[in-house]
Amino acid sequence: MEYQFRTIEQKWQEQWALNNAYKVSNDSNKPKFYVLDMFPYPSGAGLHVGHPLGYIASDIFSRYKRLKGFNVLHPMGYDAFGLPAEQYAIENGVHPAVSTMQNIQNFRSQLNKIGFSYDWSRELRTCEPEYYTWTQWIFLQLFGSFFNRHTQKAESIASLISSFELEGNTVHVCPANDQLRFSADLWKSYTEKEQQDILMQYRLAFCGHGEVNWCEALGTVLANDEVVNGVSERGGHTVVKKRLRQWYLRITEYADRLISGLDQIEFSDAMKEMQTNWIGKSYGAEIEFDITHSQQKLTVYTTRPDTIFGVDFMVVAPEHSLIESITTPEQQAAVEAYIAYVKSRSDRERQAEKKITGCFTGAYAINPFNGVQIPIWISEYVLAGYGTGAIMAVPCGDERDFKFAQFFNIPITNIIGEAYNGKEANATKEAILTNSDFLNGMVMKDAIEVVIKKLLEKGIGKKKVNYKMRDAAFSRQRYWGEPFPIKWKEGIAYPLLESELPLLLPEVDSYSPGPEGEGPLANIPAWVNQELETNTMPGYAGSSWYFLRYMDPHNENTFCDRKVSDYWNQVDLYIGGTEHAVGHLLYSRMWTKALFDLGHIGFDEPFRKLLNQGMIQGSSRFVYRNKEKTNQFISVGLINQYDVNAIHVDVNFVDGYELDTAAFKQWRNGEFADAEFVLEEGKYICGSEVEKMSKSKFNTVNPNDLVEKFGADTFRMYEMFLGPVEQSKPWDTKGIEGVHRFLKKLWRLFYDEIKGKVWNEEKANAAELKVLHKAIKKIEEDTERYSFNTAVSTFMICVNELADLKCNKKEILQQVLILLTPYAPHISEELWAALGNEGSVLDASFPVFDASYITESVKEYPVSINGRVRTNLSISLTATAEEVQEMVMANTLVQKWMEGKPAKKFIFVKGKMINVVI
RNA sequence: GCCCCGGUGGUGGAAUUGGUAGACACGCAGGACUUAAAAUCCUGUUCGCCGCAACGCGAGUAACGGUUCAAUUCCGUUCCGGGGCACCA
Repeated sequence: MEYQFRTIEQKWQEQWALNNAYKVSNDSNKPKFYVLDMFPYPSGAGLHVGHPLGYIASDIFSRYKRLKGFNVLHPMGYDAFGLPAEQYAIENGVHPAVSTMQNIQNFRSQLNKIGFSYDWSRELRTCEPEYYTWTQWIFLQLFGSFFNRHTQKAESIASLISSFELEGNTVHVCPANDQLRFSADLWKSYTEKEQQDILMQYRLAFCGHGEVNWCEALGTVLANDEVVNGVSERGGHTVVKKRLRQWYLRITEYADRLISGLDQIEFSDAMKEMQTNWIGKSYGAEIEFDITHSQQKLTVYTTRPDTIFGVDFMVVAPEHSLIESITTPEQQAAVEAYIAYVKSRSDRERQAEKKITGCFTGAYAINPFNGVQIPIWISEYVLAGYGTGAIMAVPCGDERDFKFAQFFNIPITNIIGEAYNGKEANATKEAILTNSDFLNGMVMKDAIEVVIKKLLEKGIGKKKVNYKMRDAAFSRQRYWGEPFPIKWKEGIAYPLLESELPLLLPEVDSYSPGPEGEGPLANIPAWVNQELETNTMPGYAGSSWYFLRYMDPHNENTFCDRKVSDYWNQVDLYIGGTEHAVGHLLYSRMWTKALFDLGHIGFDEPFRKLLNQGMIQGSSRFVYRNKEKTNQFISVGLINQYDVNAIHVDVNFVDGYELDTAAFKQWRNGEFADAEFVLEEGKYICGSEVEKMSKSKFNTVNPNDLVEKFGADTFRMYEMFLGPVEQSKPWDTKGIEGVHRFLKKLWRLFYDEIKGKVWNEEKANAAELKVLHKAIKKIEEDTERYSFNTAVSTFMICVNELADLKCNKKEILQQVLILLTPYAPHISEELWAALGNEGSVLDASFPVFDASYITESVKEYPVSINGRVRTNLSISLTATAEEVQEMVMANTLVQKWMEGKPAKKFIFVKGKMINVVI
């Protein structure tokens, strides 16, 4: 009987589905464990071999935890709203819902072939009303709350209103405008509109006007993390700054908690750092400068108040409000020309060529400590959106300021003595200050506090914390997303009632944008007549809370029952790529914190442990077409002798580097049917390059093909065998045979092709038990530390050893099958049943390691002299340290190596080696 | 430019806390079985030296230096590759 993986795998997949083998109950005495994959966006291209890498890892871990006695939640769903489906709709006229559902079908069938243990009864799709009704509901929670900076928690807007009625906004400073002040009486005197406008400046989800990243090609705004190098992440279209009415999430209020929360969770250092950098917290001071011939003040933000005597000029952003009033008549024309120039430049241009540009305003600020007049410049290197949009420039201590000063011939004051060499700035904090009045002789980092104290005394400055992170743009001018449950009446946003949810996405005739930067919903009279918000939510809305819905997916009364979320609690293991570091992973952390603050869930970090799988790249193959004779193709070793074009060729008919010329001739309906080949050593060898896996590069490998050829179990184990999950690597199908051979070898321990059944019920001997327990220990350790690649190796060693021992004993094999179940579930289930076991191996218990099987009475120890291994000695394991020492010293070989010198030290190294130091 | 991670045979990779580097697999070479092929099995495979062989010797984890009885592992400098951020004052 041979290993017929196709029959076996189909049989068990049907069986599992029939028995609901993966259905998980919310009611169990077992400890819980929640394993989650980042759910996929169902793209039309389907899955390639890179996608399942993380899914396989999470599936192995789920199955392992189940064997270990946990009640494991392991769901799957689809992040189904988003731009690509809508782009496809615009181009092909297919409703996004239709193409999305088709894609989901395709994903589902591909996933099922790999034998995942998902509880499909919990499957969710973010585009379905049963789901997005709760996305809308959570949005209303955010809309109905503000962040209380005193308690550092989200609280209801109602409590804010009571506070306003009692004491105005003295207690709760407006996060959007810290100059805003009003008393209780004033508050009460405001009109409804005025009150609502103020409340809007406090809400966690709010609507406001702001500079947004506008992408004309996509007809929508994008969040900061969706813009890469000045172009859109999806499609690479130009992005410009535009002032529009937009919805935002006030994520900046959570900045501190998003940073401190990182201490409680297991994210990789790289991931924590990315998030920390993105939030970009910095400590410094705001300083107010008087301006000559003006009543106005210039306020700057700096992290280095200690350099106050090194300020040689000031720079304000071109958008700064002060410019108009302080510019002197002589400079008027130059300033206007400069601002026009800056406006003409796109973000893209700014980033591509960082030219030094600027313009003097003619005005001077006055250094409050020594009265020195400091010229005020305008330059695009100062950003309007950060700090106060103005800086004090210290050229001897800041590289950008230094270059600017050099370019415009501004004299440079040295306040750090020899630490400044005149050729480049030195940003040190350790230098001793000179030319700095009352700070002279002080170490810079100590001077920071001293200056801040003086500023406070003079009432012209204060400590200030700044963040790079901005509030997240939360609206899209698109169709295929969640409608906002908001109605506008006379400029006031009113939330829909809970009973009015879901606000269903209406049908549209056209997906093209509405008037004045509004979305397609603005083209629907019935929608506009109801005064409903015409924007929709962005792709990350649905994905910010989906892990909660899996816990209680069919609840019609609430997004997730509190008892249920208390049981499942955090996601214990979350697996996905690093590309969501500053998007999804920050947004979902914020939503979780807000829901926690408002008492809807009992934990404030969603993911306890995050494992980032690496990207599987494509290994592209090229053929080289002779430019002169276009049906002639040159093998890669000979291309120097010809003038050639490289052409991507489908990797699926290249064996390693050797082209299957017959398959190539039939490729693309015989486009190359008349190809001639110039061979080397009788073969056509292709060129190669590692690139991103993509259909256009013909380097994608479809998991279905491999499953068909080798089986799901082989495919699963091979993906793991490739290397550590976290690591990115190019795909290479070459080694898959080795894993397949392993499974066939395992099979032969049970069945012989001729003799049939060979397994027996004999009692296992010590050697066999040792092999087994070695494997139990190693597999458990490897799986626990997510080292799935070494675990696969361990299986191979184990089976090789059992084959060498000719061990066909049920007592041993049965345990091996349990170990193997998470990795290769189908073959394990088949052989488990073949051994005559009742029930499924899925519900077996993970074997318990017993150390007594692997220790022996005598062990070979390498003995080294000064770390150099000289000989091996057999030593009884029961011998004491002194006895071992005596035995070693009594050995004639050892005595010879010692050359009569006395032993200084005697070191036992991890029970592996004995070292004598002389 | 700044920050982080990495560099080990022909290839993917292993070595968990500093303790016999190269597990396991691919590939390659040779052999067995076979009319042949497939499948399977066996042997060899870091480099160099000596040698019929065995035993053995030397070097070796990007490069150089350091700490240690002992370094792929710790420290320093340089080179290369990957990722993130990028006028954030």
